Amino acid sequence: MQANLQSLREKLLEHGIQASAPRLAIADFVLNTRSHPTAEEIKIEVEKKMPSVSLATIYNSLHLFVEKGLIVAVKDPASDKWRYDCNTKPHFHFFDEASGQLVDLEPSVLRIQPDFSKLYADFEVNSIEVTVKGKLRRSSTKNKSSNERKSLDDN
Amino acid sequence: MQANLQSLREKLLEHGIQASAPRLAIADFVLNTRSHPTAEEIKIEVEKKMPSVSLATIYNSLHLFVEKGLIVAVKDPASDKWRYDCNTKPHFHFFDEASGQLVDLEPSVLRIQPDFSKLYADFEVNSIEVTVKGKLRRSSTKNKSSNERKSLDDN
DNA sequence: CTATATGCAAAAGCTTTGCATAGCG
DNA sequence: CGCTATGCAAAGCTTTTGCATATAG
Repeated sequence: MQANLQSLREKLLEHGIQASAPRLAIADFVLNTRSHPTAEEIKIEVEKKMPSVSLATIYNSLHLFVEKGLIVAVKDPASDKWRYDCNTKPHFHFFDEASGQLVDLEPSVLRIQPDFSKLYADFEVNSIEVTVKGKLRRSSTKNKSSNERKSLDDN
Repeated sequence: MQANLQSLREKLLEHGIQASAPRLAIADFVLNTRSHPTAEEIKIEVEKKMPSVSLATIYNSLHLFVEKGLIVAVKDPASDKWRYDCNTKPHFHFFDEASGQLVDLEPSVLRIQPDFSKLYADFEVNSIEVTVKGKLRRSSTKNKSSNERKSLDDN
């Protein structure tokens, strides 16, 4: 990703995040995977190019990224660890009970129709989080690629 | 709840749970509140009548109750602690971002319509978890009582 | 009497914090 | 030069585990 270092730096700046070597390395990985990595997984990846990186810095950076809206934090229902999702558009999650894998679902797979009179009378709604649990069908083509590196023009 | 100790014992037995003093005390509290207590909160309550109870026993019992389908475990989105819900019927949750309170939502407040061709092609769905986040409206009558003791005939 | 549950204390695992140092603007 | 980020190690917190003792059927 050497070639896009500059655009990555710009992306951080656009989000009000001061660039630095660890942050660039972390962002480069997190923004380009759909695998919803944990902090530990991110550290392992970042260490390959920056062996001195510390977990504290990973967490620091991730918290900052989340706060600035660059990524989203998701709790893994199985391991109870936080996972980080570069998909900041509204979407749902599918949790595969067999593999523990977390997969993004496009909003179009579910239509949610609030009964406004019931829900909005009592609540001011900011967001609706949906996690579908079950098993991935092995035949699925969509999921075979779910862990591969995202191409940049996906954004 | 002294008067209903016997029915509580029966309820445990019906679920294949051997009764004991700590388990009865824990069940008596958890099954009769809508407050989604944490293990620690349950301990505090149970200690009032059984000062010797240990956290390990609380967790043991709660795990057993969940396994036997007597209650349901829910992750608190804010504190990251497990909370225990005596409502085993399908329902959603509302998370109040102001107070951190978790409230049950009747299934009727939201209609979920899966796009079967999209969702079921790739996934075998076992459950759909929904958490609505936002703020409780102070005017709500429904929620004023959400923490009060459940009357037994609610079941 | 035998199996199961309890309590205590220690361990585990993820995440956070404090602080001195390094690095960026 | 001054401010912010980093790295290290230690601390924090919830939950789990091991084991000896107590309790239930």
